[in-house]
Amino acid sequence: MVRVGLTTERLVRAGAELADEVGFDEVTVSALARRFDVKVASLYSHVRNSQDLRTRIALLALEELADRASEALAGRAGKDALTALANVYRDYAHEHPGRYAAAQLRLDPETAAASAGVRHARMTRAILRGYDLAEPDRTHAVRLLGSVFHGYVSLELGGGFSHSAPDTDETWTRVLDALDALLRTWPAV
Amino acid sequence: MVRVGLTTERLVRAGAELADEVGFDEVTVSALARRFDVKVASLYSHVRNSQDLRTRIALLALEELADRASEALAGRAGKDALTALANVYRDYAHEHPGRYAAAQLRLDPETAAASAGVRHARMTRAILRGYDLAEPDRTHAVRLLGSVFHGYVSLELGGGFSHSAPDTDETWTRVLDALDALLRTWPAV
DNA sequence: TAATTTGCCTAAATCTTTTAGGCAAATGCA
DNA sequence: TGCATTTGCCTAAAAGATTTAGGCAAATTA
Repeated sequence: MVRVGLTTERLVRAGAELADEVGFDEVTVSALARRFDVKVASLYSHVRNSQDLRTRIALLALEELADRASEALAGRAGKDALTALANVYRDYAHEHPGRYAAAQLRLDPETAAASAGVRHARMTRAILRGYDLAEPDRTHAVRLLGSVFHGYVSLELGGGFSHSAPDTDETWTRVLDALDALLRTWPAV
Repeated sequence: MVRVGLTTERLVRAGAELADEVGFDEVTVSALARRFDVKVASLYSHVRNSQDLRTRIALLALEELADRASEALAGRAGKDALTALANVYRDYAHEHPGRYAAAQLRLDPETAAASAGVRHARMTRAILRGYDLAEPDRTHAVRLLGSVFHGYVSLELGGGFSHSAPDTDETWTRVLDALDALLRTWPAV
């Protein structure tokens, strides 16, 4: 009996790759077992169940995204920082569509609170230090940025913008210009 | 043998209700059969397979959304129209989370082209007639609006904005204010 | 009323998820 | 080095989901 060397870590990593290849919805315990050429039941020593596997992939994606983001933000401020963060999300989604979909998985509150999700929130807030916004407008702006980043990327990935000129890169640039302008002149109540 | 009176129409409608109750991901041919107290195989006369069922639910949701939107837009222009359309999406998502999730299903190009999705695109474009935007900025703006609407609603629904003041209704209002201001003063290249 | 169509059935194959229990390889300790 | 323990992967098996094939009875039409 040859041991393949399964660990939770390796399974989750392979699951993330599988997600990028065939889509997050197609990530199943069986498919993962096939990939390791191992019986399905063997995975259940490392992963509680199917849902657990998916959650772990989501957490991995959130970590990776947060790592990229914090690196991209180092030394940048203002529009420079805004663009950098936005591109981290978009690039990651293009490179790793399955992982990106995983990152959207609804987590239960405790799990979410312990996840890298909180780092994301902090980083978006940090960007706004370059603009002159007091609470509660700062929070409104955080939510707007999150919505645009997530919304744009997921529509683009879902093909919502396809089959029409101008190309999406150009729109993306102009959208970031517009957001920057908006944040600089945020309308008073 | 008592006939329940299954039709594709009824199945899809019931599937949509099921989605709202238990989530779109949990919509399965088996669950639907249980709901009609009928054997699973009986559904396969009306629906090609599981994927077909899900696609049909998505198309239904897109139709319903487009109908609501076109009704809401009648007689409105400018910010009034912007707010009305935005609220149609948000309200629908809150009332019918499962259907809304279904509307996000990735459709193959031909299906998408034949769906109510094109009405949505037209309506968003129509709103921008109230603002002074020439192409390609109008397209950029259409995409921005789509991103914000979809992004905001899906983050809100996914709990991304929970556990923090100010409440999401207030943010929503302010985000729409901000978008209106942005469209009125869209930055030149 | 007879012929046809339609609606739901049983049966059966295949696949996924999950639990329980077991043997052998790797590891820790004397 | 030898033995005990832990760990990794196994077989077996149950339960649910998906899908196809073929059949009978009810509803519809002629």
